Amino acid sequence: MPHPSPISGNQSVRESNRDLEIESIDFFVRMMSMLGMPRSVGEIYGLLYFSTTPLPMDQIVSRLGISLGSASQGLKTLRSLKAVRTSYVPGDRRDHYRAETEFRRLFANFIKEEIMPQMESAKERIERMEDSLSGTDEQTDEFYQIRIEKLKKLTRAGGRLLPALAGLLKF
Amino acid sequence: MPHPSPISGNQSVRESNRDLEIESIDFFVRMMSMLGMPRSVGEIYGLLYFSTTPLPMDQIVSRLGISLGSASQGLKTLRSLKAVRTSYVPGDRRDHYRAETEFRRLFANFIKEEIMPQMESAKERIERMEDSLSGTDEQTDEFYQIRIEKLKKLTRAGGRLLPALAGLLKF
DNA sequence: TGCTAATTTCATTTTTTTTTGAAAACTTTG
DNA sequence: CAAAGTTTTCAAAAAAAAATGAAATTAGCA
Repeated sequence: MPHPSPISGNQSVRESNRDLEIESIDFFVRMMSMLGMPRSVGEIYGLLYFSTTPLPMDQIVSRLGISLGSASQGLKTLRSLKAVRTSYVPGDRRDHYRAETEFRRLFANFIKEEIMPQMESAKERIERMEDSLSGTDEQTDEFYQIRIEKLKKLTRAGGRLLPALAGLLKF
Repeated sequence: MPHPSPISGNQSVRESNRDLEIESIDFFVRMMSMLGMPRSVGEIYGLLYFSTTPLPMDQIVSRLGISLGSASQGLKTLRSLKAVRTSYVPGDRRDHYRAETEFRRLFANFIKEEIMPQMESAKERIERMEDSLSGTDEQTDEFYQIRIEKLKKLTRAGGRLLPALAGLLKF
């Protein structure tokens, strides 16, 4: 028996608490979906978060009952967010995954990778708005100019506040 | 001609700037979709944001080329977020909509209505985690306890920081 | 009050997103 | 360097989300 079957009596007491695991998966599935991440990503992170040992992909697959493809994809996403890291296990050629549990770091990364690029393209779009101001009618142009100014302030505030946010998190 | 046709030559100069409108719609479709809102909601808000006059639903429908159902649904969502308000137009029995352009207020509302409830249920789920701690093995229980503590800190920080965030926005 | 315009609702259709599963591509090691 | 184990990729299937359109409801007005 090379890799023992997952949810079996004795083991669930020794190296995992099934109830906790289920609550955790539930918790992170919701959290992640708030951030626009697919279910499988939340499931994987939730499983790893309360795992006392790093888990190889096939364990993730069997414990969660998801496909290899999903697991591979999900782990790829989590790696890109630095939400999981691989750890070496001697005498085993599979990658083993553990959850990054410092949320401060996770958020910093999420903001940098997912939000900031959007902010950038938002700025470009605002520039294009200014270019397309016809400039014929003063009355309405002023109206548009005010609206555009608000958008600028919004993106400026976002660009400064969001990166600062992760730093504020004291945990 | 009760309600003049939308995108027609002269009008587009007098009471709307088509290019600007299109950029605006594009802008808000992306913004809103970051916040998990459907396309139609972004489109409607984007249209109203640069409209010099409040628009009735059927104008929104014809200008955006979306269905009545979508428009109704989208406006309902925007109303619930206080992102649009209806304004009375004498001699016209249709509701007319204008965009709320104070983003500070919009965010405050979004956080209160969409995020905070999730925070609440997150707290409940964490409580359930504590309950399900088996309590047999000290070693692992401590591990779990630490993880649970991190989650608590996360939700506490979120609960305090997010509402404060809207206040910080100076625009 | 009855008529009509305006809006909402909701079953159905369409579109988009996510998952699956199996083939391809690596990788280690005997 | 081949054979077995591991991971990735990606076309197809399934599931989820959003849009449509028409019937039902509501609201204003004559």
